[in-house]
Amino acid sequence: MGRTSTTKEKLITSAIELIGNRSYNAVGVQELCDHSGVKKGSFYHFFPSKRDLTLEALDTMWSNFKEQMLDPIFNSDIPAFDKFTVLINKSYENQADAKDCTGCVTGCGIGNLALELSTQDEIIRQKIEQIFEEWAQYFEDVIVDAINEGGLSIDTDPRSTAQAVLAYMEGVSLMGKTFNDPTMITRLGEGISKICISKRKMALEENM
Amino acid sequence: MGRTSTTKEKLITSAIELIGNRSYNAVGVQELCDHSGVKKGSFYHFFPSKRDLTLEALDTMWSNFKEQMLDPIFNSDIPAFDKFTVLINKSYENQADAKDCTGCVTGCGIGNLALELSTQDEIIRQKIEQIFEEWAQYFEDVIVDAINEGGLSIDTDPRSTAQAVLAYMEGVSLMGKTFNDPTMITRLGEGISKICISKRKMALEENM
DNA sequence: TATTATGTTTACCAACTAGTCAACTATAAG
DNA sequence: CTTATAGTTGACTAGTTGGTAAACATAATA
Repeated sequence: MGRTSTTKEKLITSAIELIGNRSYNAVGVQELCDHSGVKKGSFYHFFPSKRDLTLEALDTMWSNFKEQMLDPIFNSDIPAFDKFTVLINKSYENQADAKDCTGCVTGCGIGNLALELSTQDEIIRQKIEQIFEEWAQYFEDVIVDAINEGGLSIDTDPRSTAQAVLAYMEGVSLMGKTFNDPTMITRLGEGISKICISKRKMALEENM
Repeated sequence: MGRTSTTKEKLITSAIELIGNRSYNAVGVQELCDHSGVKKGSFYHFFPSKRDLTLEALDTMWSNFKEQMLDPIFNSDIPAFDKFTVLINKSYENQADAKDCTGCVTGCGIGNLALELSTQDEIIRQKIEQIFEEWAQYFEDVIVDAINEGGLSIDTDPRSTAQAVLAYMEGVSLMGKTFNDPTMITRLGEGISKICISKRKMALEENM
């Protein structure tokens, strides 16, 4: 009963857009409302605080990212190792589009919030930690596949390698944003394959 | 003529500490003043704006980092490849200390500002871009050394490899901060050596 | 010692912040 | 058609924001 509305969704969309392009602390509740065509009273009808909106926006960002990026790639029959390449190329396209549209490489919306808020909001930090854990799981699965297919040495540690790949991708995003240059993502992105190599193989190759 | 004071330095120190532990937008001019024991009027005697203080704080952060971390390691006679390991270990110690002291892994102060402000302040973005360029130069030099000493394949591209190493280190910092776990830095840090391996060697080893 | 550049202090401002609240309105369901 | 419910609105705080201006204090130098 009562009326229905899309106000909540509009606010979440605006949060992803505005906070994604600038930062949590640089975007106020008023601006979020104006951008959504919503009055402040409605904002607080749906969210107890700006922080709670951000928490929901993080959920939406993560499911959008899974839906549009991770699932199509990692649940496909692309050869295990090429999956990273496809992900990098898609990331490049996203950042190139962002630059065309706003003039700026915006980087990873989740990583941006991670660095801005991890020391300031324990709940948000934990939420992002959990997202990163799930994200790394996608990578871990593909690394396990690659090991089973013989493309990766058997003494590769899938979990820590997956975390390393995620760290590297976030680092590449950070560099792309800092240099405001989307091509940095493809150029540095090639390095992912190296991270997956095992230590034993490295030791062996030193004697070549 | 006139009087002398340490007010400017105190403000820069406070900025590094407070903004480093939280973020640019989370720390106000008033708090910066209180923390330095300085009145707001004095703040604006030395800095036209909070942004200008941040610009100077970035300079100080970078020279401190060079003085205390990069120069002692990279101008030493440590074997080329071990230099990265020493840097990682020192970074771990810094972050472990930060966590003991404040309860939080704070990550890389420069990387934090890079993600927060790159899309919002072009001058700050450019300053950090230049810092990253210099930083990568340290890595590039040691990679060239390693190539000459035979520790690294001759077909390694020193510049892009150096950038990749920096991206990875920033990514590792981000993960350490997000998980609020300094040990992440040493665990993931080991991966740096893999990034330096050349593509040709990787191709060769695939046939093992 | 007087001068003067330099640094300090106080009080101030307009704009903005996140958040509140009570009156109001539309509508889905009985 | 009524009513309970859900959503909307605009006016309102109380506190904070970055920044200003002018009076004032101090110490290095000539």
